[in-house]
Amino acid sequence: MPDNKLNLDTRERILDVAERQFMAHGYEGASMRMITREAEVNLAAVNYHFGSKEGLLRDVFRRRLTWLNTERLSVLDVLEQQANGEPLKPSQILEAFFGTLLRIGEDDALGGMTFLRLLGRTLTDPAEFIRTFFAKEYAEVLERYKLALFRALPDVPRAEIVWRLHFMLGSMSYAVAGTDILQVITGLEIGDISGQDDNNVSEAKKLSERLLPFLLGGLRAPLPQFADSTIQQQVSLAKTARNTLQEKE
Amino acid sequence: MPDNKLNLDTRERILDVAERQFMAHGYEGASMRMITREAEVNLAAVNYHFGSKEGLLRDVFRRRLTWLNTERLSVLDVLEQQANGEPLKPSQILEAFFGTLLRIGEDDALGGMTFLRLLGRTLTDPAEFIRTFFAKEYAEVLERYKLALFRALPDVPRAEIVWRLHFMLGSMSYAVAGTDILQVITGLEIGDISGQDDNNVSEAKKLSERLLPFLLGGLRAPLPQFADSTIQQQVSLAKTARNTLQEKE
DNA sequence: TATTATTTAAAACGAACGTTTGAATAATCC
DNA sequence: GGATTATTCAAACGTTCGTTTTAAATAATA
Repeated sequence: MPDNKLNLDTRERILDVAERQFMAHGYEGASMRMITREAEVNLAAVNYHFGSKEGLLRDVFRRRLTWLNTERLSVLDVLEQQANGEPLKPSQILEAFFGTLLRIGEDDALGGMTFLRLLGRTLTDPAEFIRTFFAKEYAEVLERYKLALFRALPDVPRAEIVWRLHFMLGSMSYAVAGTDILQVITGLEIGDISGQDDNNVSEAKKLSERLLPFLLGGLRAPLPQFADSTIQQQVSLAKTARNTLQEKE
Repeated sequence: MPDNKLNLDTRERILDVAERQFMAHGYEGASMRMITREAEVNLAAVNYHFGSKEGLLRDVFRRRLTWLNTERLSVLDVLEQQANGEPLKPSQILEAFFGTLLRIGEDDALGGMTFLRLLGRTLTDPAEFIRTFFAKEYAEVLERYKLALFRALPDVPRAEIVWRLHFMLGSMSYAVAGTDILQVITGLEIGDISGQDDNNVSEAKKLSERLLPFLLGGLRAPLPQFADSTIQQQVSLAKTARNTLQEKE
């Protein structure tokens, strides 16, 4: 049986190629033969090192998510320590949660834009084992940040906060996936996201600069006030827009 | 050769089952044998009526998107006619674009939540023919709404508007896909989205009530002001936490 | 009625899939 | 240095995939 001191070359090479192929073609679309051919290893190497194709995908993510999870937790720890028991500001929480993620895109050692895109695309994969895997991997971090948001917005119903966390995850996931139809249509208008190495860093920066203000604006938007007159309400929101969800800073 | 006046029973039955299976398992995950077995038609019927599996997926979407596209365009036409040459309000534009989509979820005759979920999940599929298909199907409508937003927000750089349209599409797509990890974790906290028929209507309404204010808040959020100090911001935020992203209200 | 369109059944196509096997090779340990 | 374990390799496994080809039967149209 294989131990833990294996040939790192082979393992890492497989993980690198698999990360890229899963990103480019999806989990089902990337075959083990394509992966092992490009990694220049034997076909059986994947089953030997990772047990199965599912195991390979899991390890592709685990390699990056362990860093992301501990980083997100420690950043939140530092913030809460500095706050001395006071609630954090929503902007701080979003910055910690999404900023930490987006920093991956600027550092190829953490996975770079390749991993970010893979993450965004895989988060919407309907396969059961993928969903349960993510649920388990994200559980602790999401719980911590959820509670932080509850404390930061004590006057907002908790269900509403969860909804908006939900929406924010969607914006981030989709933006980072880079499969947007807008990109196909508008082309270079918002920058060529499919660029290579050097571009990725500036690309991640541009994305981060623009995504976080958007998310904060969405999180702090006025709440729906009348539960059943949706259309009228939304139209009139343009005028009465500034009186709810006020952040106390 | 098949004409256009076919046996609607078989065609429609295949489309209904395929819509559901593509939603549940993804394009690659749903096999023609599963689809034809559940639709109780011969295996060869798909190739006879739709030419190929790709053709089937295309027609599954075309059946719904033709309604969506014409509805979105006509709603915008009416709004612009009523505005008498004046720019529309952003809330009107979002209501027309996203509200029209979300109405599908309330009407099973238009596809219901099944189609909405399929749409959300397929929008992030990396397969080439899917992306080019959507690009072509969405091109005209997106161009019209983009221009409407440019007119509604004349002081905002157009590139920023495109970015935010991008983010809004992401929130909507992800929320509607219903594969969110938050749902797996928080469970029933925001309502059981996988409910059946009756639930779908109220589910779609609840989603619409909450998504549109969020999107509007994101669209109208203050713009990023310093273009290049992002990284330092993120790292140092833990310490100097209160001086960035200030919103002027 | 003649003709065309649709549906069924059954079988097979070649290709690709993830996985397994058993022998050969490389690395490690006593 | 010999024994043991870890890794690599070529080859084959059985299954499933989308598609096509037969054929006959039924339905719709001219």
